[in-house]
Amino acid sequence: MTLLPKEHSLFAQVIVDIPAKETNRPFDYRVPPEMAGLIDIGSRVGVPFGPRVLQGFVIGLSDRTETDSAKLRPISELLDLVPPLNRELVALAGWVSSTYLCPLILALQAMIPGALKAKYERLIELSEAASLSALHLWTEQEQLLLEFLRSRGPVESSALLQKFPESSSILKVWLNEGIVSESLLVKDRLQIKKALTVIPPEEPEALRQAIEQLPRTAARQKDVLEYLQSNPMPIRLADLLSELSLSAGTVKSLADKGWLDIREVEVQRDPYADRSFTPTQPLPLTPEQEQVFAPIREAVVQQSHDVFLLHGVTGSGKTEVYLQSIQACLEKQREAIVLVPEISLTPQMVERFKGRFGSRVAVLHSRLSQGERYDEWRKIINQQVQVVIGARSAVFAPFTRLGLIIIDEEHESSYKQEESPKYHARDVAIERARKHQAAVVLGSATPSLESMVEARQGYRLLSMASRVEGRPLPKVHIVDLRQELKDGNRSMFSRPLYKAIEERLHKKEQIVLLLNRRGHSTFVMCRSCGFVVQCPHCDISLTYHQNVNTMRCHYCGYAERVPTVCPSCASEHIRYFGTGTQRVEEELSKLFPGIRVIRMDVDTTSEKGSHEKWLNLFKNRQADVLLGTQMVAKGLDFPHVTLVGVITADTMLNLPDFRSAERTFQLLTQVAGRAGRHHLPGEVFIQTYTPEHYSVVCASHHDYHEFARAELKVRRTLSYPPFCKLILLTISHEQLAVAIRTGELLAKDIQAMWNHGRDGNNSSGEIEERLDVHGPVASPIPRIKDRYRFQCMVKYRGERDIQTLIGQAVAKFDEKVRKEQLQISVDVNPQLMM
DNA sequence: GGAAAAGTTAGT
DNA sequence: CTAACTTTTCCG
Repeated sequence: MTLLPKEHSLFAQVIVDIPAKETNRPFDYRVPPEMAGLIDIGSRVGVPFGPRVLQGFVIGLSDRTETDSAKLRPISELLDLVPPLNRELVALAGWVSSTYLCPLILALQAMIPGALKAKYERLIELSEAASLSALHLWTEQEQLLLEFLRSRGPVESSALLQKFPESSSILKVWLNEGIVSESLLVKDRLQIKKALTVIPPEEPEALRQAIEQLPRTAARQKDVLEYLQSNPMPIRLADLLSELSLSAGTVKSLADKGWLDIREVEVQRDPYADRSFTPTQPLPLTPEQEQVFAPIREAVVQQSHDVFLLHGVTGSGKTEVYLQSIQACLEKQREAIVLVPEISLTPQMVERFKGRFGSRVAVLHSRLSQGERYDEWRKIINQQVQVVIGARSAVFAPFTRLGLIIIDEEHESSYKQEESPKYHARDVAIERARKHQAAVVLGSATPSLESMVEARQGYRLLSMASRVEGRPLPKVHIVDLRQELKDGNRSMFSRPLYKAIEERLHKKEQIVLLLNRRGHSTFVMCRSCGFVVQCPHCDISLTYHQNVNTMRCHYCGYAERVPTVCPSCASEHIRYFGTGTQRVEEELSKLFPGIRVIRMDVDTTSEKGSHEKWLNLFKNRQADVLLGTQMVAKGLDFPHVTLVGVITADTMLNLPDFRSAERTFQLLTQVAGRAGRHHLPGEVFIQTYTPEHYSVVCASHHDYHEFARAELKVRRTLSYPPFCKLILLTISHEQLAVAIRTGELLAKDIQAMWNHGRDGNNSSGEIEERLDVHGPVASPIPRIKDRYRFQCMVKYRGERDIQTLIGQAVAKFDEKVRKEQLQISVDVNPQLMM
């Protein structure tokens, strides 16, 4: 007997899949020896936790543990051969968790594709005892169930329940009597896609022989064999059938004779498989592009963690700068992430990246199915790609040699996740790049004021002030809708815009119309008394869904039929108000008979691929007008668009949000940028009731700096970001009084803790440190799911780690949270004040 | 998040 | 005194 090497025991610290305060800490587990070589920090495991098995992530490995061995249990399962996360990402999850005050498990889960999220199953199996009780008198139901279990072996309880809807009560009894036993397991939602594949024989000779031996009548079978002779590669059965237009039986009979093989083979879904991308070469840079590209390339080559704010007007050619920066990054054998707002992750954008970098690019966006997204993600973890282009969560792409992160349309609020973890992709990107010594490029025509102020301190500011090939920015006209009304024009088109549309139609040029909706979508209102149908559980109006003719609450799912008479005044003049875009479309057709309009809004783009379809139609000039909401404002580039119209510019100006002016300016500037991007000059009409507002005026002059100056002045006076940091606390409870009361206590606590903690630490007085707690005040949506919502706003100015203090203050209410069903949510640097 | 344990209450 | 119910604890 050989001497065994000295037993090295190994322990893993695991974060389990329960997002609660109580479980927001590592638990130690024994690593079974056979796992020791494979397990690593970032591994996904199944661990026993109390009475069941949970999914968890390994965040630490050690040969020692504080936990006494009586408690220690072994990890039951290692879920992946290659850990889905690495040390860097686990550390980043820690940063996300403490920065945004969320349970660590949520930060970890945000980094993996949905397909790897845990799914728990009970496995039901007939036990030995079952045969002993064969004398039992079973009901018919029970007989069937027994027979099924006997023939199938262990069965997942969910499948069982589907087959025998009544089985749950029977199973409960059987479990108690020991007739069946159950085991728990963790699975993921992975569905490896398989397809029947035809495998030709290894030896070409075999095929030749087969052809000779075929009877003369089997002409179709001969076709198959000859095809395989010239293409001796495995081929999907479905593809082969359509290629040679034959039926499965033909191939099957060949397989039966043993001439070829049909097997289930795993296939990788490639959402872009049926598309070819024209390869492109780097374009020569304009002097201006060259001048911003040089420092970026320098940083990438030197591997220096620089953050660049690239301020370039619409049409100045930022994308080409991105592409060449990535090229430089790839040449250094390092990887690049490109973040794009979901809404502008258009086929056009994807095409440019696929065209330049081909199969070295993975694309991640929400339109992909769970499986497709998983497959794209796997290309990253298997190191098959070096570039990722995707929305917010792509910032967590599991690269190990990151050299560059690009954030396009840096100012977009969609980079902030509204659910926990409420992270901002821009901030995560900068943190991640710091660890990798990678460069960051924040690109925008209208940088967020936060970034602009940072650019004066830490970031490096790069500017591109003119469009490529010296094309002019479009001429922008402001139309005063008040004057239009005075002059008796009650239509939604002002006379100047009407004339401009007429002119383009005549010249066969194209038009983009933006309807900047306020609030959500369609609602039902009574025209006699103004009554709006609201959700009985939430203080919000119900949304009309045309296809099912019902009204639905977007917050709690409550639904009801559309009323035919007003519930309030019994009038029959109750009807739904179209998405806005619908009404604009109707009016357009009335004013310009025969006009071809493409309407893009939530209703028309919900279907997969519809987005692309509409844009292609427009691109091919099969429509005169592209009419839509925000989504027509971003990133589109059509050469024949020479007119952009904004129906009402000020709908978002009056929202209760300190960023409303900034958002208005950004949107107007972006949409104006859609016009005249190529040889034909563009023109823009902005209709507004507040023509003197600086966000409208500055947008019309394409004057970002003047806007920034004016808006920063307001922010400074009112003490809003970027002059302070905000943390929004939302307290909700079934009883209004409890919510307010807790809000008051919480506000007082935070202020008191701050005042107390400040005494010792106030010597470094460079800038005045300041913390104010405002509220509680009713939230903009004062009630959701029968819970009243109040919010407190913490404004902080200074350099200190304020999150810890807030975390401690909120923790004081833990008891009430559990006992009284109170909820407190924390949003660090909120983008929406709701 | 959920089961087990501990604590509380009501019913005889 | 205990069954029924609620609250608290703890999971490695």
